[in-house]
Amino acid sequence: VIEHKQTAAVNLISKMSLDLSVRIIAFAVSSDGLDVALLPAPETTSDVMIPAGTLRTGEMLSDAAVRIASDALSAQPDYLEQLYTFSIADDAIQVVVAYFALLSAETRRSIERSAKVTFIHVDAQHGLSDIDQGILDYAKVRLRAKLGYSNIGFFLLPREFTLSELQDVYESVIGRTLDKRNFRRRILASRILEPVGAKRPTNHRPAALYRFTGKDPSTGALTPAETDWSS
Amino acid sequence: VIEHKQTAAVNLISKMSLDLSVRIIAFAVSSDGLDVALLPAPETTSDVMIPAGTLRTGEMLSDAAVRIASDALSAQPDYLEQLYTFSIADDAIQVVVAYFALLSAETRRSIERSAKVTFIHVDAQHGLSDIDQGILDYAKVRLRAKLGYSNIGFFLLPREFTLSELQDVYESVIGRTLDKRNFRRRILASRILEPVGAKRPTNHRPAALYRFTGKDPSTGALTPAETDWSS
DNA sequence: TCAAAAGTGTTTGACTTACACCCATGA
DNA sequence: TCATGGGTGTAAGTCAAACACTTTTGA
Repeated sequence: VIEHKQTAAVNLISKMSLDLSVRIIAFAVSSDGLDVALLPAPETTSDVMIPAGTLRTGEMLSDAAVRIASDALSAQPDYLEQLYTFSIADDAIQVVVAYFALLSAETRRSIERSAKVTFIHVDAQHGLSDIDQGILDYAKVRLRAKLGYSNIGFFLLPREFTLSELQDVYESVIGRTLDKRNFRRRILASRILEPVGAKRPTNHRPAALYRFTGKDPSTGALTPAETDWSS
Repeated sequence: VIEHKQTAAVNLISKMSLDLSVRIIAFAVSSDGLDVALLPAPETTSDVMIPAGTLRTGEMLSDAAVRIASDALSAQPDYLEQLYTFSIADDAIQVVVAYFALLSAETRRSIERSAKVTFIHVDAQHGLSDIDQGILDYAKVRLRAKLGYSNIGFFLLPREFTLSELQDVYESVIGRTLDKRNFRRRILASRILEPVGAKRPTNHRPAALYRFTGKDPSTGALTPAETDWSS
């Protein structure tokens, strides 16, 4: 309806062999670093695959991503963002719109109970197909970059967390240790955390718990508004 | 070939009405700011449109973007990067992979001679369709953000340029004036410019010319490698 | 000699980094 | 009382911002 004549004409040809899939790279943290959620692959070419699906008629890409992620993981991701659109030149046209998802500690636990998903360390050899591996590599780069200028790190934690847990997430993702005092000073100065009165019980000195103030990852408009442009 | 069984099955349905277009938002600078290259629209719904096209069989998205840009502009853009993939929920599935392009001063001049393109100030009322306007708005945001952490600004200039011209580009894009001394200090300190011996002749004090050292926009791996994953 | 843009340094405040010890708790 | 992680401050260096005048040229 908004489409233009010249492109519409050519579509009749290209449409015939066009194959569009949506894939979800879902990250979660574990005690020993950053993991990615994968499914057993039904193919012989690889043992494991990135959760995938296709767009339905009348469905927006962002809605499809939520649906496919929820189906594969039996849980809604805590954060979801479009990553990149890949293409594979072949006799058919294959286009992959990749999304990356972040899973909080609670979400991860719930997934591990119910779903057939396996969490694998991001730097392990996964036995992924070449394209899946390429998507994963790029998702890692973007996640790391994004931790630097936004607060998406919070989406990998439980709703209430200690500063040390937050620091662990940062260190997992960027792969480098950080100075405790500087880290705490910067985080607290940014006023994006609020203390919840409680302390987490431990077998050593208990840590104060914090909560992320306002569900805004202050992603700074790096994703468009996702308006529904239905005609 | 790399595709998985469960998604392949669903594709038979969705493929029927899937319509994928590639659109190019091409920016160039003029004396009074930042312009975008648009084509006259063949439709009644809008007077003007973003150059668009479709993927060909066996063609990668990035190749299609170059081809579509070159066709529409009768010139290769100096920089081209994937922007975002939009979708329109409708009875048909419409997906738009948007790219943004930068045109150097030379390229812009050559386009203005040959092509039927019109350059319009980015903030003008263009008479674009809603989705095209949305894409343009997002492209502006991204271009501005990107000037902050990369050097793509150089792609909007002639090969040899003065520091004042470079500063004008920055000011056009971010829409704010900058301090001359601070600007020059920062740019020169970053060692991405090299002086070419010449000076530009003017009717006032002539300015030293510089050239961008090494065609690396130091985009910092914010775009994946674009490997050819043909199976 | 005038107009017009080119070119040039210093000071200030803010932020980043490096660095080491005491504290509270449960076992 | 001991082991374990929680919590705290300061000094040095680096970086960004504000700010105004002199220089070179062609007309």
